[in-house]
Amino acid sequence: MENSISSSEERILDAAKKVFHCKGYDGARMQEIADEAGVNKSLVHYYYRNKDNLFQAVFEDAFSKLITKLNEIFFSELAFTTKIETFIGYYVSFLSQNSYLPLFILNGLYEKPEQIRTMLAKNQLLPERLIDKIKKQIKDELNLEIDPFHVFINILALSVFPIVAKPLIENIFGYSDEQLNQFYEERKTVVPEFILNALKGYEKKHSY
Amino acid sequence: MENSISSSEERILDAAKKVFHCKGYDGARMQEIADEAGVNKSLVHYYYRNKDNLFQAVFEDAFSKLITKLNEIFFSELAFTTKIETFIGYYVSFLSQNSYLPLFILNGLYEKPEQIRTMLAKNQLLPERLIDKIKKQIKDELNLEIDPFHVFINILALSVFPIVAKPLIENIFGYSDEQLNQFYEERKTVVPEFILNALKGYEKKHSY
DNA sequence: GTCTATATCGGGATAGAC
DNA sequence: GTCTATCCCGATATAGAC
Repeated sequence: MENSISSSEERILDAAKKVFHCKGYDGARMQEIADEAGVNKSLVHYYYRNKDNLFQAVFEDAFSKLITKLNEIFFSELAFTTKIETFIGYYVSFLSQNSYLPLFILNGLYEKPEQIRTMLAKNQLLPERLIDKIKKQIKDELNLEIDPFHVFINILALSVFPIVAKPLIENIFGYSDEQLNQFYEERKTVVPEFILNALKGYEKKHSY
Repeated sequence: MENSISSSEERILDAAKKVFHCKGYDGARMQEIADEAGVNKSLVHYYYRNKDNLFQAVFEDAFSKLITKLNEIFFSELAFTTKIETFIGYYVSFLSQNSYLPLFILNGLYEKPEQIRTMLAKNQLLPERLIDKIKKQIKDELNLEIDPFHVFINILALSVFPIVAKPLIENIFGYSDEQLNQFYEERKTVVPEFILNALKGYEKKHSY
C-alpha cells in the first residue's frame, strides 16, 4: 500500500521533523504529522507509541546532526584559524538552509534538559574534551591572552545567532529573500575575518 | 476582594508574562495564568477576551522593553565605542536576569511576523534610521572598511546568544549557577574588548 | 468585577477489525 | 501494518448568577 519508495516509518519520521521543527513540541499536532506523512494517525502511534517518543527521535536527529559536525571540525588536525573558517563556512551554509533548526534545538534544550546527558552519551560526545582541545590549541598555537571558552562561545554566537534572528532581519530591517541570502553568503568571509582580527589583539607581545 | 495592592488586571498580566515567557504560546495554559494571578479563569477572559489578545499584550511588553533601550543607547550622542560598552553592559545585565526573554521574543517573531510592523509603528520605532545612524557613525567617526550592518548584528549576536544558549552552557558544559553568573559578568568586559579589537583591524590605514 | 457551571471542541491515545 | 471508530481528558471560551 506504500505510495512512495520509502517506508511508512521513514515517512512518519520525516513528516515529524518538518512539523516539530516549525511548530515546536506543543504546537505540533499528531494529526498534522500523519497527514504530512500520508498515513493514518494511529500508525504514528503504532511506530512511536506516543508524542514524546516521536519528539525525542526528531530532537536527537537534529541535535546530533549539528554536534557531530562541530566535533569533527574542532577535533581535526587543522590549524585553529583554518578550523574557524571551515566551521563557519559549513555552519552558515547548512543552517541558512535549515534555518528552523537552531531555534528548535535551543527550545528543546530549555524544555527537556534532562535528556541531554543521555544523548551525549549515546553519541559518545565529551564536551569537556572539546573545550580542552580548543584551550590547548589557543594557548600552544596562538598564545593568546583570552579565555578560550569565551572564544568558543563567540564563534558559536556569530555563526548561529544571525540564523536564529532571521525573522528579525526580515521583518524589522525589511530584508528580502535575496538580500538575506546575500547577507548569509557574506558572513562566510566576514565572520572569520572579524574573529581573526579580534584575536590578533590578544597576541602576547613577548612570550619569552 | 483584592488580596494584594495591585489590581486584578495587573496581576493577570504579570502572571501571563511569567507563564508565556517560560512556556511559550502553545505551552501556556489559561488556567495556570489564572492560578498564578490568584483569580478565576473567567476573569482572565473578562479582561483580555481570549488567549491571543493576552499573548499579544505580553509580547509587546517584552519586545518594546528590549527595543526601546536599544534605540535609546544607539541614538544617544555617545561615541560609538562607548555605545558598544554601554549597550553590552546593560543588555548582558538585564538579559541574564531575564534569561527567558530573548528566546521568547525570537519564537514570537517566528510565529507572528505579521504583528511586528504594527508594533514598531505603535512604539514609533524606525529600524532604518537606527541602521543609518550606526552606518554614519562607523564611517565618520571610525572610518572603517566593514559593512555596518554586520557590525550591528555581531554586537547583538555576542550579547544575546550566550543568554539564549544558557541551557547549552549549563547542561552540556556543566556550568553551575555561580560559574554561569561569573561567565556573564566577564562578558561585560570581554565582549566590548573583543569587538573593539576586531574593529581595529578594519581601520583604513590612510584616509587622505 | 468576580464567581460557578457548562458548552464545545480538539487532541492524544487505545481497541479491535481487516 | 494499516485502517475505522471511539474513549477521554483537557483547554478555550461563554452564559449567567451574585
